[in-house]
Amino acid sequence: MSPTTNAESLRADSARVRARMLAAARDRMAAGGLDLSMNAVAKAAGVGVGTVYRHFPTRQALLESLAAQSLETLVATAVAAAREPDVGTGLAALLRAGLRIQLSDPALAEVLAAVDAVCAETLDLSRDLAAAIATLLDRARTEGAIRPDLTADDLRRLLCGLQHAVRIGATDDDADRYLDILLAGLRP
Amino acid sequence: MSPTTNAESLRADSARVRARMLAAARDRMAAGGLDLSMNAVAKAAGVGVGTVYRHFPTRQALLESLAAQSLETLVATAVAAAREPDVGTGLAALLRAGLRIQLSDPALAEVLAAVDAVCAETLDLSRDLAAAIATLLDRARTEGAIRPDLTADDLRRLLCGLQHAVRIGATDDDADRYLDILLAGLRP
DNA sequence: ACCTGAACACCGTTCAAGT
DNA sequence: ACCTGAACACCGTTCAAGT
Repeated sequence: MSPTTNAESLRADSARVRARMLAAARDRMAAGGLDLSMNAVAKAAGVGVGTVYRHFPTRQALLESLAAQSLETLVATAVAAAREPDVGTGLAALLRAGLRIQLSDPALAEVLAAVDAVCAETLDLSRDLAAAIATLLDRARTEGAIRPDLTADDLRRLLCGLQHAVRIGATDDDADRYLDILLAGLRP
Repeated sequence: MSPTTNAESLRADSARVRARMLAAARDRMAAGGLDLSMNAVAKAAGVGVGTVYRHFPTRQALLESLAAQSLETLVATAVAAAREPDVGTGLAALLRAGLRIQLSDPALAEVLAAVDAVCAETLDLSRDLAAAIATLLDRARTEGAIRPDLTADDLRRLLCGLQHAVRIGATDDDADRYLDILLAGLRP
């Protein structure tokens, strides 16, 4: 056995353990809610607590890792929306996607609302998201489709607020109407 | 000592203890945030944990007791808003007050967002609030000042969402703009 | 009657000890 | 190198024991 092989098998095993922990965390999240417990994740993944902490130094780090995939999808959607020929269509698509993805992934809702990320990957993705939104808003502003004072951070916060309004007990139909209300409110 | 005097002094003492616990809870809330701990409240009030539970059977009950005063104020504001000669002015006043009071009292924000109350008093006040909002919305609908499909529950949820959007890191100026955006979005 | 606080089963987090 | 799990200081909640 060369040391390389050994290291690689270690790495492969580590990756497998990491995946198992994330899966367990996702299960707990889907079942219970936002009360993600490190100890419970460890038990569910058949792993010591220390191993969870080795991969995710804090609860926030675990949350960000859970949300990474959704955040990536949201960034891609925002980039596509910014390229949409019709700005209004792009804006509507972005808001709708931003709401839907937050509702389907509570971890993303929390990460999107957090002031400061703890993982480098999350920071990068957040920057990309902000840039895409800013591009879309610039275009919309130029065409007079939105209030001139709207920033990318404003839109992010309003999107988080919309999510909260829906999660609090709204139906899917309600969610569509709230989306409509926000879109109407953004017009100049 | 007549038994009446004895019972009354017990009741008076109980009320004093209750007030001390609420004050301690309010302090903790103002300082730390939303992480209201029953044990910490007991210690800060110089009282056994059991005494806290005797007065507030659950954390939610304590939260509602904390929010009761703010909720009363909000109800009064809503009633006054419903009587405002100009519906638009009334609606704007209600939203502004609803946002401000939630920001100043995190307990109220949580109670307003909760699906079901646990204290009878909270239930009554919530019903009063819903009734006042419904009255205002009926008038606004008749005058064609708002979307016809808007319910009192919609407005409550949107108000909670607005609070969330602001708490997430917005400035006071941002809050005013978000308020404006919501008001604009509510128009038909 | 009312209050106390030890006790229970949890939580996030750390770290000596094992492989 | 990596993992384990007992240990620490907490949490919400209960309830026998005291006054």
